[in-house]
Amino acid sequence: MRVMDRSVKNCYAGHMARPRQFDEEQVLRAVRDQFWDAGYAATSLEDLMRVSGLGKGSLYGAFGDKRQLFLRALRSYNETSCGYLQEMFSSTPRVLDALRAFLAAPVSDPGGAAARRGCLMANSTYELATTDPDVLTEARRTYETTTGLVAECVARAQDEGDMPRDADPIETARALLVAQQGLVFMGRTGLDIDKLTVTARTLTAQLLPGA
Amino acid sequence: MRVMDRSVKNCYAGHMARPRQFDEEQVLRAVRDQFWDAGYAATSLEDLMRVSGLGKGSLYGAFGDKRQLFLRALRSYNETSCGYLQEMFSSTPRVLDALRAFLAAPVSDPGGAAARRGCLMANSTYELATTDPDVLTEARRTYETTTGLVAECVARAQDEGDMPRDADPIETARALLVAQQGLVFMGRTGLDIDKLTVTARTLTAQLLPGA
DNA sequence: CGAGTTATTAACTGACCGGTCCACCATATG
DNA sequence: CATATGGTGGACCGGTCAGTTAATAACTCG
Repeated sequence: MRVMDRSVKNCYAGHMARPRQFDEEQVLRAVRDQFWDAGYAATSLEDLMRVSGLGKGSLYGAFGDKRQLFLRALRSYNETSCGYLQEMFSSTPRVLDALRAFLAAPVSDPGGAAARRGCLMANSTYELATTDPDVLTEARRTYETTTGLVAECVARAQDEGDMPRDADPIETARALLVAQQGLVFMGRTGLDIDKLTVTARTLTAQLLPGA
Repeated sequence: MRVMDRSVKNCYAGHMARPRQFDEEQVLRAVRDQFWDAGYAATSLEDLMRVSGLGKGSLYGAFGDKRQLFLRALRSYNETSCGYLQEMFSSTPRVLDALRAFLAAPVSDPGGAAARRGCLMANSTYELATTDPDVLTEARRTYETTTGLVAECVARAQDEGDMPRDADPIETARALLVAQQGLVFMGRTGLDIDKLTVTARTLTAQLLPGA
């Protein structure tokens, strides 16, 4: 359970009396999973100590307070997500397939566990965006980035002759993102994953060309 | 601020020593707005006392604990919402227009205030559905009801010759609901209401026939 | 009018939370 | 090996929370 690491990851120059005994990224991952499953408010510092294996002092020393720790985990999550997206978009031979995969991503997990868990950024938006301006900013930033990435893909699909030229890439990207987030949401309502998968196919057929 | 009412709304038969000094439905509305704006966890009993004008004792005497009060407010909200929906569906001359209005409902508010506020059921699903089984049940029930209502509409639109006969009404309804909830979500991210309105139009054009 | 019943109010309780602080300790350096 | 540095863990604190209780007020009905 405990996340220990002898490797020296400190960034200070000066004198280094004692290196961190934990790996910051491992801690961020553990903390992110906790926030992901339970939400921000429902996660206590005790929970964070348990999943990270660290004491309060270490947590506060390394990350500041609970909110800052959460924001770091959230940003890390978003960077990872956007990274995955970019990789998928750039590695899929036919970019239209990547767009299909993007739309259907919320139902890509066979058992539906991922669908029930939802998306940390979406969960956080619903819980905190109205009260915490930093979360709102992060949400806007992330979804604008995502829209941009998808729009690039749409433009490439147009170049490849797989999508009609008359559609605005940005606008198409927004429609796809909206549909995707709708799927994410319905997954959270506990809607049967098979039914949701069918709906994802229906939406794919209507929003993206080809069979 | 105080919600007083001399009308006797108690349901007991037996001896009625002292009637409620407040109207239960008015209190439920006030409480619902509070939960709607701040969420469940972020709403304290003090908040509930403030917006209802009642003391703790009265609140607990009439509704039980915070969670029960929340569930009552949520159910009342859902009944009202479904009522509005049914009324719109039955009063719109051409049922296809009702479907368009349903899909675009999240952006129907000019200023975008409603979009930013979101939907109480959606907010609650994100905050509580994973931890509170009653909320999850309520979510499933509500969205199944909604799907059913929309599906009826789709079938009627088919009868009126406004939609192709080959589509499954239930499946079409799910796709529309998913798209609508996607719009609700993007509204919560603070996406500009004008952009969101355009996207709503884009989705309408792709998911519903006709101009 | 008064006895009985219920609504109302505010003081109170115990638990828990986020955050601070400090004594202790592991390590790098000379 | 001695010392300085800063990581570590847990005791501790003030505040807030949901929920309880008991005294009081308001009302019905005989």
